[in-house]
Amino acid sequence: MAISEAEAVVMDVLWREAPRSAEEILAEVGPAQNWQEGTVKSLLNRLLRKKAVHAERDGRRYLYTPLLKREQYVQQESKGLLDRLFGGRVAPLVAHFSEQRKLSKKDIAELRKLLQELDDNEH
Amino acid sequence: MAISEAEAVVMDVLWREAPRSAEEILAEVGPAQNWQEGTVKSLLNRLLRKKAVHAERDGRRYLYTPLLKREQYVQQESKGLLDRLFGGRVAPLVAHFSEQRKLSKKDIAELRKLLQELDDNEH
DNA sequence: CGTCATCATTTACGCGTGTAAACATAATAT
DNA sequence: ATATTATGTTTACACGCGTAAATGATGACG
Repeated sequence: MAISEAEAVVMDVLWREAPRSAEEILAEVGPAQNWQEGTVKSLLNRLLRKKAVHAERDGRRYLYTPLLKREQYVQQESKGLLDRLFGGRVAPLVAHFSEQRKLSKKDIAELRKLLQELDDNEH
Repeated sequence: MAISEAEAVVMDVLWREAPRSAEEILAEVGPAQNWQEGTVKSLLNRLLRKKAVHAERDGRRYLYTPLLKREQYVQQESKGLLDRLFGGRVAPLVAHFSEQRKLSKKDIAELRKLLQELDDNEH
């Protein structure tokens, strides 16, 4: 089963650094999200059930480690969107952002570099 | 409130051509989705409640027209993903697909053209 | 030891979703 | 006018999600 948006927030914390205790996760995410303890614990348990994290005992508490890799998650999410909205093709997506004027200078420079590299590798 | 995935399938039909009756929508989407009449009707009603479509009477039935534009929807969805996963920047997203080897020849050609155009417009 | 504090686990509850059956209504055919 | 058909509207129900309170377990402290 797919991991939900709130769950992804928790995963994000673990992707930045792991293993972490529930308390640490709460400290990092609670203020911004306005969550309290129970909420984080529930999310962690659902992530456990979904096998997205692993828990190992550390004295009285648990330390959580991600099992699902960020790269996998990003992959699923972005492929989903790409398929649903852009017929699975990347160029139309970029064109969309271009029309929306969402391409920064930096984006453009990086894209150019990226294409250059693709060129180079293509002996 | 946001429109759900199933609802988006119905919108897609209407975006391709509108106005359409519930029956026509069912005909187009039922087989692929394995939906039956009630399902489509419910989705249409929820879309009405969300003001995403408009219904106008046509004899005994209604004809539905999208109010929410496809462009708006695409915008919301893709901005959401971009912000959540790529810090709001387009280049990392493309880089991601590049690493996944999801860039087709055609994509690359089109991207190149796109960048070229951006260049040209930049007197 | 028994009590308190600290964690984790279970249970709860309202809400949206996916899916559809049941019901209402109006037009049509007999 | 009535029975039938075509449509739309209401209601239903299980499930996941966001959020958290209640409960349970375990180690620390007096």
